[in-house]
Amino acid sequence: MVSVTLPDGSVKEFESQVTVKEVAKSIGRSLAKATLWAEVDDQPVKLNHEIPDGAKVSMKLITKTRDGNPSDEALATLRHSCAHVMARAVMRIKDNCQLAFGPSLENGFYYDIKCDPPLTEEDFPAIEKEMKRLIDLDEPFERIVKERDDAIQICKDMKQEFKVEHVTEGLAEDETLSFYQQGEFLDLCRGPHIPTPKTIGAFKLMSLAGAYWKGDQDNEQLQRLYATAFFNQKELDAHLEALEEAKKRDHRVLGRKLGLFHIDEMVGQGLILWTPKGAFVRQALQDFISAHLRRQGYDQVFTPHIGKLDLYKTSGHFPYYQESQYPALVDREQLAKLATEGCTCGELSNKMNDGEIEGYLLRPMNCPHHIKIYDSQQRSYRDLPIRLAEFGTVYRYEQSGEIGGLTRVRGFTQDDAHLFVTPDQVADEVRGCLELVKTVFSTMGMDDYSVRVGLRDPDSGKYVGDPENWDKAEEACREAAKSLGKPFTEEAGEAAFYGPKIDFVVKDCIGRSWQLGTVQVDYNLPVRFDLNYTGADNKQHRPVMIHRAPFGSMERFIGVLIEHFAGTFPLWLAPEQGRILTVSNKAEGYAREVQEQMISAGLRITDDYRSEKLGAKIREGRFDLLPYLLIIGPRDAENGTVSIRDRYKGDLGAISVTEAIAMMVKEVDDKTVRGHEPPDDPK
RNA sequence: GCUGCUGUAGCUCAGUGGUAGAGCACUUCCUUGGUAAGGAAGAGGUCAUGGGUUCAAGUCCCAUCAGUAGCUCCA
Repeated sequence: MVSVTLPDGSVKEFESQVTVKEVAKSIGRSLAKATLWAEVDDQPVKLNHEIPDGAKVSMKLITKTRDGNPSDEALATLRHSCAHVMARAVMRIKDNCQLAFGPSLENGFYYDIKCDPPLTEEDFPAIEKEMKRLIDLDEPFERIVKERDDAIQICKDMKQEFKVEHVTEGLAEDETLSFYQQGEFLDLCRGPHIPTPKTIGAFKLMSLAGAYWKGDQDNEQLQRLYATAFFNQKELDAHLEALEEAKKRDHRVLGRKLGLFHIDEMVGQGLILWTPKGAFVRQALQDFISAHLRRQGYDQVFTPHIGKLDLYKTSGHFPYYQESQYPALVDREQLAKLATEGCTCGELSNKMNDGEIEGYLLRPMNCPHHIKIYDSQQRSYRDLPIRLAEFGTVYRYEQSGEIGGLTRVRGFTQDDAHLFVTPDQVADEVRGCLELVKTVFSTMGMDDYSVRVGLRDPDSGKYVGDPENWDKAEEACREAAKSLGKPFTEEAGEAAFYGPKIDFVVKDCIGRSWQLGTVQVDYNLPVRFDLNYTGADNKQHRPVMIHRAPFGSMERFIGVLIEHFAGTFPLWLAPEQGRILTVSNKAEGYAREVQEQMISAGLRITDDYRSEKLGAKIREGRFDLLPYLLIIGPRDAENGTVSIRDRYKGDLGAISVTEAIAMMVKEVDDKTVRGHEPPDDPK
């Protein structure tokens, strides 16, 4: 009799010796088919491995039974094993290698390595060649468990200092530690691994980057070698092709191609110049938000882009966040005086902090200005909630290495608003804010976003505000998040020190996450600015503030939107809704009449009256991602029609001009989203 | 800010220390056509910037600036 324990704890009995495959078969045929390897007592084994009596067995699947794709777990194991192979290959080629961590990722894996001399991309072919050789050798991965003292000694003997540190510090609690050995290569590793590397059907080194040991900027910087691996070449090819496709929808590429925005070296890093087409998209979005603001009882305000240092000292943003602000603008006379005194920058900064020098700050946020509007008159509980909205431009001196495209910039415009509410109104108002965010996302046809509710860390005392109010506000955020009808994560400790928040996060075309919309409850600023309202009891009360921005910022939102639509904006957002293409010059007179008629109807219609062939004009119109190409030739002139070529459906044939206008106007009014993908390019 | 890579025409990119290139786009002319590239000619360059090595630098070295992939950061 042989008994085998399965992962769910159940025990299966067999008459005689059994292999992994037979155990899998006894559970089910599809499982047996999908099983690639198993772990027996934590040791990876092949299908023909004979299972000892009393062993714990867990099947590792190559496929999910349903969709036929490799399971995440199997892929992760494969990739992590490939990371070992890669590290081994590097150590064979290079001397003096220190290994750090080598985990798998969503689309591949990496290994942090310190080599002397450092690796370069020129080493890639040699590393890949060696990896190929190691995979062909097909030496098994073997698990070895050691007592902690032995483990430390082994790492010391191998001169792997990062591993020694990790065992002594990170894994200080573990009494035994596991290693995986493959040939001469031994690596401290929790596992699991595939039985032998032969399973790695295809791999590719992707890139080399810097990374700090244990993710700490103050620690030594290592080299992070990125790579990916799959069960077969076909999957790798598909992955690489998907990467190429993703590049095509990169908003930086499309932004140039479609002429939406420009970033100029001479203007400055992270400062966006909105060209006419991009400005149109932005204005359309602002109009869209403005309409909803009116519906929801907001008041729009305008405030300047700078404010006195004192304003930000009161808000607490200066000098605490000085690093991430543009340096202050110093008062003219004081500057002249300081210059003659030969004041250093450091002294200047100190004097500003101490309040000895007056100056202005490019605002890093809009709240203080809005607060001052609230505070400009006496407020009664009857006035609340007061909702002040502004497309407010702010400036933040982001680290140079962080800046890129529209998603991380130094000057940006928030679709900002601040709500001043009574504590009792917090829940309703938060819900109202979320309703707007939900409307925004659904109008854009974006459902691929995640919601994070940031709550306070129960063990920390860094939070301002009454704990009872915090409980209420957190509950309000939770309830409001539920009302979205979408799964959300609650993240303890992710609240700002001044209040809980709800964030909306989307991924860009290369998988990076960006926070867009946000709703934050704030108990802090009303205190710092000593805001009040008179209650029904004729006493002064403290309002609560809610900061909210459904888009987050116009820049980032449009960046994400460009990628979401791959440049094919829905008609209401398309800067160029239609383009008139003449078949020949003979039709130009009529074409101009039609164009004027359509423009009068509020449509944005450009033209291509060049003496090119129609085919060429259509081709360009397609490349420019036009929603509609309006083709006009002598036949249309005769019949009073326009021949429409639809971005998605192709040639729709000739229809009357009035019909065409009605169709397009309706599509604009309905804000119809017809697709998120550019139509296929015929060869 | 840190590490790597990159910077050549408006765009995409070739360019092996020895005369600055291609395709697309642009301009002009010819062509007047019905659903994905008609033809010809022309114009366009401080090879990011500043130093250095060399008889000679787009090419090699250093610095700066910018872009980019990561890391760190993001009130």
